[in-house]
Amino acid sequence: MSELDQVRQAGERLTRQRRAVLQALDTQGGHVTAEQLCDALRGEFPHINTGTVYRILQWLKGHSLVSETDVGIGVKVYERVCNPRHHHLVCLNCHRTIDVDDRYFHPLATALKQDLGFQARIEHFAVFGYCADCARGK
Amino acid sequence: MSELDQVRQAGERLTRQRRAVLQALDTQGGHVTAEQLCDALRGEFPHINTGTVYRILQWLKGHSLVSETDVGIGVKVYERVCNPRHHHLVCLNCHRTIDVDDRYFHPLATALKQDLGFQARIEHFAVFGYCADCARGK
DNA sequence: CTCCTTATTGCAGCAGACTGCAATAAGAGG
DNA sequence: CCTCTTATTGCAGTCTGCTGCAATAAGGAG
Ligand SMILES: [Mn+2]
Ligand SMILES: [Mn+2]
Ligand SMILES: [Zn+2]
Ligand SMILES: [Zn+2]
Repeated sequence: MSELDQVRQAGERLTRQRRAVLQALDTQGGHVTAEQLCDALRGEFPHINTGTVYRILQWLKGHSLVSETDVGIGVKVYERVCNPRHHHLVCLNCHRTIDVDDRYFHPLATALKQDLGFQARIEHFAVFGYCADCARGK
Repeated sequence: MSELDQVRQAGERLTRQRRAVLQALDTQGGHVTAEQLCDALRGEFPHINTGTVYRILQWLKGHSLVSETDVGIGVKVYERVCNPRHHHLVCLNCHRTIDVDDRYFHPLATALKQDLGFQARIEHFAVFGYCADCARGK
């Protein structure tokens, strides 16, 4: 929890709810929805609601501790940001979600930084398209 | 409108509403919201509603005629897909939106295709991060 | 041109994500 | 340990985007 201690400098507070959301994300692993997190936290916080969970997720995202991604399932998914980073390829035909290494995205970030001075935060991308199997048929 | 004639093969219909949405996107140019499109079409279709507009936009997106992008303003923006393609860098600090050429993204698509056989549809990306001015201060 | 099939629209309703406000509690200071 | 400030929560309400269903109209056949 050392990453979290830094935030207290700016007057931000490390509440039980925030700790619990992060812990739930670690426990569940992978892609989790706000609704799922809310349900998981109901044991400890019977009165918690999605509004609070979404606010906490935005806050965690702002601190690069959590990523928020549209992987094409109609609901945003959240995942703990941890090294090594990974991204996803989503097939528009068979709806498969394929993991892809960060090394494919790193050159992009480097180029944007070198040429334009833009510090890209590419934490957890989803690239849509057609997977090898489906591209063949099309 | 020759791109549109192709769709009729599959039994899909080229309605006045669909034509009007495409035309409105061409007329307005740049990033447009579904609400703005709906308002623009009210002159010709007094009873049109956002449900229909969103459905048409999904259909156009499916045919790669329109892109749908989250550029961080809380509402999705739609834009006519036309060559040469472009993308955007969005600053998380000053909220500026910078245009960026497709050549930065083309190597990514090529690598995904060559290594993984994945045919990426990178039509109109938004990359979040910190612009040159804001990255300096941080 | 008219008829027929069925894809699409209009409408109403719903789910996901966000926000204002009063009540609560983190945590700094004494 | 107690007090005080104010950031955060819980709650209710709002907005964006999507969906089911009956009515409408595109466009192929005759
Ligand atoms: Mn992931
Ligand atoms: Mn654009
Ligand atoms: Zn596929
Ligand atoms: Zn900036």
